[in-house]
Amino acid sequence: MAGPGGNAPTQHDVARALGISVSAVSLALNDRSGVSEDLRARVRQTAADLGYRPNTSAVALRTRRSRTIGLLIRNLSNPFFLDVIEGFETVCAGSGYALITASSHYDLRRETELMRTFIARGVDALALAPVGGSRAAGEWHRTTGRPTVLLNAARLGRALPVMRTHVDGVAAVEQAVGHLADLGHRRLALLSAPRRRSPDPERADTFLRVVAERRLSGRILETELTAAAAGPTLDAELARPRRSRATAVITNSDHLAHVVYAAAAGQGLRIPDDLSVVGHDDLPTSALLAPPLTTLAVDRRTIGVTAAGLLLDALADRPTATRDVSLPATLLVRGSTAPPPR
Amino acid sequence: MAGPGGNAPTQHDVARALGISVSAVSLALNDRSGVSEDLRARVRQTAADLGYRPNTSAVALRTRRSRTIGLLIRNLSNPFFLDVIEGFETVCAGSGYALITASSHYDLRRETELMRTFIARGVDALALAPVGGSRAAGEWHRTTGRPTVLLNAARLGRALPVMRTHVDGVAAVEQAVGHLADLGHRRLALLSAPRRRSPDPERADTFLRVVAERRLSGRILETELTAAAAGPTLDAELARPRRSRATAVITNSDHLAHVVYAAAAGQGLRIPDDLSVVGHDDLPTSALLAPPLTTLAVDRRTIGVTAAGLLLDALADRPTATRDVSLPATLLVRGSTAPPPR
DNA sequence: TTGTAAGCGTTATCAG
DNA sequence: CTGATAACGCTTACAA
Repeated sequence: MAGPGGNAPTQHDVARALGISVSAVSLALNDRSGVSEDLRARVRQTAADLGYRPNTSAVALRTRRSRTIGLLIRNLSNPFFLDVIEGFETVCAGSGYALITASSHYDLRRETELMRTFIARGVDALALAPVGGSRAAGEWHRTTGRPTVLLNAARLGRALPVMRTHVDGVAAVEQAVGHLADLGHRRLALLSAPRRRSPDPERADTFLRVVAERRLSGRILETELTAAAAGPTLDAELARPRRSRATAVITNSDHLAHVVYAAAAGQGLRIPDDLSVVGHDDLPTSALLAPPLTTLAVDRRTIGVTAAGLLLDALADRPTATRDVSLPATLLVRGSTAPPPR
Repeated sequence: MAGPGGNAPTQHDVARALGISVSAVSLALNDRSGVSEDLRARVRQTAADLGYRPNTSAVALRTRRSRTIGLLIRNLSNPFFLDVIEGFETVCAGSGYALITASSHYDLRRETELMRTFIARGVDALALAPVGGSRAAGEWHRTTGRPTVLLNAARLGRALPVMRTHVDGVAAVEQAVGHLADLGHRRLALLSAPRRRSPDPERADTFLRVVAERRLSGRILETELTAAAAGPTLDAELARPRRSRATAVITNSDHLAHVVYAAAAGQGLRIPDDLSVVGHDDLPTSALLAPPLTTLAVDRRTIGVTAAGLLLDALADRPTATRDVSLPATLLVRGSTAPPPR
């Protein structure tokens, strides 16, 4: 064991302890041919005895592989990502990969900048929950050629072989609108990021399409997806005259649905009597809210697990069945939706 | 710019472009003396033009500093840690440090194992939200001598100069018990991790002390702090005869308070009529629950920001005013507490 | 003020 | 099957 400031044992130490060369140690430890089984075993043993651990920086410098994966999240405040990260990290750790996590705070420039630090750090693969159109993923892929997986984002140009794990947003929005329409709602609103900042414009498109098909009126409330920004936007909508304001709001996350709850309370509107709300994600707290939140449940942890799996497969050159995993969202009808006020 | 698989520009490339030596480039870029201001400027310029970024592995190998900080969390499922991480990461990123995040899943062996991978990765400092008595922190400190900060944990032996950012658990428990006692409760329960796995036995101690001082009856419900494990423990308590079961439950996190809500509902008990609940953390959702959760609010983000600040100060050899930061928890009385049933 | 050279710990090439 | 030896990209004496 190394004392304070003492140096960790190196291959050199292992080699000297056995009276052999460093290269023999390297070969033995990396399961490469060129060393007898007997020697390999002895090397392993003394390496373990000495508490030898390969120096990651040296390995990375030499092999250009850092056994590190970068995870770039657009909003580390949304609990949705917590389980995603947890699943992702567990899978990575299981294969000896470390995770470098960063948050772009919904800022495109920050996203690009952080992606570049990932490149400088020699990260082997990138998992990106992008802010907008995944520009950073494009640059990453062009300059590194390394595996990429997009989390809950629109598909990148077909040209780029970027993988993807996402929730089926079309089906989700269809379910949400269908449910509200069936309840009798005629004026719906979708809370959404400004188009160019939206990771998934497909949802807004679907909303407008379905609303048109059903001859409903639907408005998209564009806002930065932070509680601070969404609050005023919602206040403005809810303060409109009774006969023209939306009777139901669909959000793309339970996280934001909470803001709707707060805004409604602020305006003296009761949920679901005066306003119906449909969330998305089914956070653990959503069933405990007053009223319990009607939402589209998704398996958050599986998103992370799947994304990590795709990346690890690519890193190991394992053939993957699919490069684009779509996960379902299932509607859970609870107490936040009801027929509209008359 | 480098093409796919193309190599990123190195100091060598910068030097060649200017017709100077590599060491001049290194000196110039690192703001060290030994190079004229004029040359320094030109080096900076061409480095920027070429898009040069230092190779982190090479720097780390040479300097034994990776500009990486390891964050080891005991439970990545608790949203409490999300804001802590967010604050921590923001501060680190601002100083050019990357964050390696891992979760020990409340497993002591896993915690130690992950800490060792941090050592192998040459992490410069460790932030640890430990499982139990911070054994991993001790080993880390002994073998690396590098800065350590404990998040929400009991103090380590005074001998070890380990820093700490924590919520004042004594005051928190005192407030919780005091509030319930004032409401008239006589039989309290504290939901807590098994003593040896508890990061903060001080809370249980305080609970027992205050309960004794006030001549109340108090029981500690020991359970692994996962929803799956806590559920049955709570069920057992709540299923006890009416006259002996606790009329109020204190938890050390809102995350677990949610489990209490679910358990109470499962037993047909109403909150707060049949059972009072006090949480801890004031998660964003806690005010929206049914009923709104009485809890001890803490500034989660500040915990992360402060911890990162302590570490960065230590890494930069800046003198720090204090090495042990205690943050207050303030009681927010909401709807989950009321006088006990008669 | 600048360049040369050694070396961080590892892997990989090439002789023996 | 094994052992020197040369990189990887960078920092840092030391020499010019």
